[in-house]
Amino acid sequence: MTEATRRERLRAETEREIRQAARALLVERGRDAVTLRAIARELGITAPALYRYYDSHDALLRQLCDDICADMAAVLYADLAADTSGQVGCQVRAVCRGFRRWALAHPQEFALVFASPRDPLGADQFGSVFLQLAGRLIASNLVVKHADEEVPEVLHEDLVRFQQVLMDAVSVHGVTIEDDVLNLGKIYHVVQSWVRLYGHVALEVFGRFPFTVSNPEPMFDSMLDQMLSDIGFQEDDSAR
Amino acid sequence: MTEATRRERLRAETEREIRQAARALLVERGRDAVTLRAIARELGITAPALYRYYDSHDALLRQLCDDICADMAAVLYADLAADTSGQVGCQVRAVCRGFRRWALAHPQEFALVFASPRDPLGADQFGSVFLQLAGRLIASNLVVKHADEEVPEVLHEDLVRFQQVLMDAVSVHGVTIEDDVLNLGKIYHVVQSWVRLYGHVALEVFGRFPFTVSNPEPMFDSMLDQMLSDIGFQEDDSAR
DNA sequence: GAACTCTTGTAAACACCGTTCACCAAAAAC
DNA sequence: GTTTTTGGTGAACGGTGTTTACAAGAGTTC
Repeated sequence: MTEATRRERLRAETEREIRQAARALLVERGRDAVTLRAIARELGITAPALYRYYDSHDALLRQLCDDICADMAAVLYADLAADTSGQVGCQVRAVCRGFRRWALAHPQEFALVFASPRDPLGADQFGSVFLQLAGRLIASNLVVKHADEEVPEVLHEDLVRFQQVLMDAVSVHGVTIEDDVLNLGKIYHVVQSWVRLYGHVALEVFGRFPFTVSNPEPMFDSMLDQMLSDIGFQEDDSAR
Repeated sequence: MTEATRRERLRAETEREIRQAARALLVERGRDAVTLRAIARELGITAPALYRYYDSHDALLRQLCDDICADMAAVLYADLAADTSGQVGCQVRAVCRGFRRWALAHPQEFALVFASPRDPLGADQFGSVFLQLAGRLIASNLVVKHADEEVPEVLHEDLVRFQQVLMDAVSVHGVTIEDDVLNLGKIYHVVQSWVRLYGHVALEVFGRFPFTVSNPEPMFDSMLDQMLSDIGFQEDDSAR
């Protein structure tokens, strides 16, 4: 069955345990606790052995980031699948809420992946689910407003690039989009939505609202309402 | 002139040098380079001596956060003062642009202060300039829309608390606000604006837009336009 | 001025960290 | 059966936060 040799299986197994230990340390004791020696201790080996698997502590951390992104994407896909309404508005809601819930439940992971002045986002994994959903959202005819003229011309170049990214992301899953549906106005609004979603979630995770929030959930839902309304969803279509 | 004793002056001087060295290390080589031994090395003393000034490495980092907030507030106040238009819309623009400019010029500081899952925002310093401006903005009659009815009732409690924070922040500077001007609708929009401003700036600093942005500045200005328009500013009042 | 206390530094030590190196045993390849 | 590759070890280097015992100077009291 398994085409791999015995050695390859063992290696894969150890690698899995390394990732798992690193993840547990991050979750339970924070970024600074993800230490080569601590990981090795968990596996019952010595620290230098880890260099047979990763070039450096930094490389291991990058791998950890990728794992986190993949896991988060899986969670969000599950949230998306759990929505059986078939309405795009509800799907957007489900994913946005899922993102918030995930971030609040995994603050250390969120901080590591989304709030480090790091490399230029090596995360191929990251946001694939967002891109997927954005693609679907744009493909759906529910979004009626937003012609290209609203968008300042200086942004065209960048938005066209994002347009291509979206097309690629969606086409991977077999869906194709007609060119005229994917206009720059819609794309611009997708970006704006990402700004608001990310801003709200990050502020909540980091506790950087200028006052203590005792009812965070309805505040998020309220933001979501307005966001969806700005994108162009009717109220009844995006019913809670 | 100086009422302090010789010893007190020396102590204050050393403390100043410690903060300065810590800041320089953060800026030049990142958070992980802000090390007790590195700071001590810079001052020509040994690491344990720093424990005469701070209880721990963590306490020193907290102090560093406060310093950063104070400096940023000074910069933003200067940006505010540099606007001679007298129009609140232009002042909001000036401060928001100032915040973005500061964050991009000081990514390490921004990450430390605004994107760490830390203590519940001990920053009394932080955002005082934002609160100031928000108070002024609300006090001005330019914002005409936004009655209380738009705001979900579950949020009332929190927003009232923020209302009090705003009142206090503004009253410190001698300005008083009539109660009816400071309605919950306006306050809610201030919070929403903070979400968008923070979200955009953080995404830019951390490079987490889903595509490479070649013209970041007009994209920010565009967001700012829409934000101000949503708050209720007329275009001509907030002319660029 | 002498004796005393308080302040601010030191040096040594402990336990931890990332990383490198020489070495070694077992597995795989030949 | 010999050789090579792989995945581990232990020792070491220089780095870290922190504690402790100790010393020297400044300020205070008599």
